[in-house]
Amino acid sequence: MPPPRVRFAPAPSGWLHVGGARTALYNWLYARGRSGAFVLRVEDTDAERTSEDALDAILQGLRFLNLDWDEGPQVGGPHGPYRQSERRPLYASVAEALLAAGHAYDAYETPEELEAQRRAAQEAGLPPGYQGAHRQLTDAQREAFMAEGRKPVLRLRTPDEGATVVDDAVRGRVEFDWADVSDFVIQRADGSPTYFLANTVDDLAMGISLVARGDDLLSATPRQQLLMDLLLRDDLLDNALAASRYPARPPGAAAPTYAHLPLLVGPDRKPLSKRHGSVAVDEYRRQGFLPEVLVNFLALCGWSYDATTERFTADELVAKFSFQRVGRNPAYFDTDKLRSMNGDRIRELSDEELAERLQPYFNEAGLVADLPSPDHQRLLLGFAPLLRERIQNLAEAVPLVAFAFGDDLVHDDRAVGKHLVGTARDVLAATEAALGGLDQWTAEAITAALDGIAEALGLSRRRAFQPVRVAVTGSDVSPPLPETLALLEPDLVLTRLRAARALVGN
RNA sequence: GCCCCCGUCGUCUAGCGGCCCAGGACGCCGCCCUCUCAAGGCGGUAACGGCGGUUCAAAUCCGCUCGGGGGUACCA
Repeated sequence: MPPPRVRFAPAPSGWLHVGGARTALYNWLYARGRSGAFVLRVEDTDAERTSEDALDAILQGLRFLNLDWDEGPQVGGPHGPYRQSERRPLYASVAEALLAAGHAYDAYETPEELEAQRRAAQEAGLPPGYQGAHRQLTDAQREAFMAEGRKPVLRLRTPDEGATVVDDAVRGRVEFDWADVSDFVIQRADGSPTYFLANTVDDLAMGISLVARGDDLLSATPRQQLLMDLLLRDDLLDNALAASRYPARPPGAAAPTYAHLPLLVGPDRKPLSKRHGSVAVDEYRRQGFLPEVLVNFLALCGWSYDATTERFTADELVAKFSFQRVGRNPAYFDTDKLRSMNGDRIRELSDEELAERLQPYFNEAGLVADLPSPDHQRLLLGFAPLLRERIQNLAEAVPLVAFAFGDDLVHDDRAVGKHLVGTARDVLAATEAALGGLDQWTAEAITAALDGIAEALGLSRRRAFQPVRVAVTGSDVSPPLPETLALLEPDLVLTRLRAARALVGN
């Protein structure tokens, strides 16, 4: 068996969303686990819905997840070009060959006429598919249509009877009656190829051995398999490839097998889409989800290894992944679980790793520079162990310790109203005095000082700590107070304690 | 309408005839720890859509039914 060739074939019409990422991941895992090739092909035949920005976003998303491709945009490869917009002549010549061989025919109905026919069929309780009215036009009829200014589409003839089988790696054996599959369009009136033609031709031409894609394409498979049979028969495709200067198929290539993946759905059980909130991989990146966690979680959206294991490194996934263990029921993209896994992973990071991963998020928030100052680096590293237990994603760290990254402090009104009252005035004064007299600026020394104040004033730790917390951090929620104060400049702490006394109400 | 797919705790799932009065994880609830918030520890809640078969025995096999989804496009 030659090494497998799989592909991810996105249409660049938006960001990489998590469903697409999951499909890409499964293909990538399969290829990497079997020394195969992972091909990235851009399906940009529909100029209307395609943009260069969208393509960049998709490539970036894949890079973020560390899903590298062996052939495709930016890396090239022996079976390119890998953008369908650069393969138009191939589709045209294949379409022509199909027409010449009698497998396809031109049909002249306008979209409006077809729409009307569909509606009529529906109302009469008949199947809405194309009935094949133009299957056997005479030359005279064709000329008459042309004279009306009509441009034909090309339709592929499907068998009128019998059945066909899709042997799916995750669904098993699925049977379809040809009677339910009407003649379908492979080339539009403007000469452009439809998905069925371009996608099928390329999977064959690029020697793809397994197609793993969304379940929504399962019912398209009989049509594509039929097309493949026709293209392979009588070397139709190989001749077209040769005639139009595109690379020949890899030696020994055959038609691919299929694996249809369960869809990712939203809370309403409908396929995941924008209206379900965050669906773009980049959204999750911005929120501070780690790529290795996203990969781990995405792998679990439809696949499982056993009853209990759910933490996997990318290498482990590569070693363990198989389509046999891909489930058949749609998976809900559960962000609570994702958050939990992300938090677990964050807790595994060393101080240095965490500080390094945190830096871009503080940079994006305008708190630290691209190249952080030594002071800021020291702060990030110092806060890392305090933050680690408190965040589920990296972006959450920013509001928690923003107070440390500048002289200005914004007080939370609610916290001020709750904690800077009554005995707080005494607490702040005593704390300022005690901390000002400290000769060791360490968490231990600060703890001792604060405890001493609580005792002297006859207050609980809580009553003694909270006013100080609000005074210095602006909020009544922060990392542990003594450790936090120890990271700040003593002068800054004292200044804030003094300033806060003016805020104390009754 | 017709065709196809799917149906186990709220969620993701394990289960491929007896090991299951169904296991794990997330969530949720309670308790412990505690300077806030977390993290952590301990405990708990909760599911085989329904009905008929087959079988000594069914979450597991079969039929029907109900529910969800996809397709039936000159979208992919």
